[in-house]
Amino acid sequence: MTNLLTDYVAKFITLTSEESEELVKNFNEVKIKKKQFITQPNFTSRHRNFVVKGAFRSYVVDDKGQEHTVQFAIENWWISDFNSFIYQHPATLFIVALEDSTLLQLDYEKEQELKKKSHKFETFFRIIAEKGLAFEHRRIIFNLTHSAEARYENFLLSFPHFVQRVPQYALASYLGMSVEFLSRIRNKKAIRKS
Amino acid sequence: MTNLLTDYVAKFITLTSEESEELVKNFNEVKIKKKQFITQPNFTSRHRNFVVKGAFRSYVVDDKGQEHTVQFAIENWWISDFNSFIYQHPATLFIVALEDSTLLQLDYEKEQELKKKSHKFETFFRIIAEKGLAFEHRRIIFNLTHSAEARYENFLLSFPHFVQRVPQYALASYLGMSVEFLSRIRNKKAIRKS
DNA sequence: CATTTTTTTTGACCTACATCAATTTTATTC
DNA sequence: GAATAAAATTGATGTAGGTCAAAAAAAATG
Repeated sequence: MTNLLTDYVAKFITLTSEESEELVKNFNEVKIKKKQFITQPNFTSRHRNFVVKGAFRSYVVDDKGQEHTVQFAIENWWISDFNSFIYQHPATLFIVALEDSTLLQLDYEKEQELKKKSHKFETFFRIIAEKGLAFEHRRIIFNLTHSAEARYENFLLSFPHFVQRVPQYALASYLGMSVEFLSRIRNKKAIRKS
Repeated sequence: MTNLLTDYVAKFITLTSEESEELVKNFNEVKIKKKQFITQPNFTSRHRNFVVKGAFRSYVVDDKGQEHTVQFAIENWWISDFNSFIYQHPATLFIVALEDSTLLQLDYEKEQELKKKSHKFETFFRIIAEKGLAFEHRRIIFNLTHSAEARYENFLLSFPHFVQRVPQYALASYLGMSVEFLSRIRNKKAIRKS
């Protein structure tokens, strides 16, 4: 199960097999059942989560009780309440498993040690933070500049592997629209095609 | 002018005065006149920009010719087309000076060298990327969960120093609403107070 | 596999915010 | 500091997308 992680890490930094093992041994494998929560508001997020199997969804609940999806994650993606994790303060997000899943969890303190000990590991975490930031920038820009329908189309093209695995109500709120409206968009497309 | 930068860096990492000088000497000071562009679509962003004086705004222009503000920056903030900078591919954003300004620019290649040479410098860039990512996460979550009026109120509270220095049309598009609607929100508030 | 629960769809109606156009106010420039 | 340009305001009107409620479809569960 840790092969997936070593392959992932190898995309960004070059490690000897000893270094690779040193990194990976700090992660704990945990199995999470569908519908199980791994993060909840008011509890501090103690680890960074790498998905080796399954799917997750993070979301906020607003004042009116509405859920808004913040992120999805499947194999090879990270998921956390990032603000809670890096500042080690209480979370505001829920993170729930959409399927029976397996995570590799890296403890906050262990991560700090890894970064302190090794320049390479520091580089790794720098790169994934930068890539994450670039990703969120693209997301913000796209959301500012496109209609609900265009955002959905773009999601289909950009994340085809996610579409089959996430419920529509979760996708709708990720894209910033109501479930009903997303349903209408999909239906309109279906009619157009026939 | 580089004092502002050394003070800024000192908030995140502890450097000897030699290290500090070594870092800072890689930045070039440049003066930018109001309305001057430092980034434009199709040109690759070659440096990271630290604002020591003045104010900037980055924005996209959509298919309909509408401008959407992506970011503001005043003293002690960074500004760039981050996707263009880190991947060294053509920019999609405009970045323009809102006032006569002074920047400290760090060249892409010099940044790579700095990070390679020094574990501490690597740590610095990792921290600012993480903080940036955490910031954008909060922004996405807030935007997903709040009305136009609440987003404006929140901006007033969170960035009081920006409000006086950025034009309203730019703020409106940053907050994802029309100029007219922002004007109405402000006006409604003024009436309420009297 | 029948029952219950969850998710998606559909229709009727509604509203937050956009658009357009004209006017006023505020900056900029010579 | 008068002239011009840029930004902000105001009113009238339009619409993308929301809300509510009920039905249909799909998935979960014993």
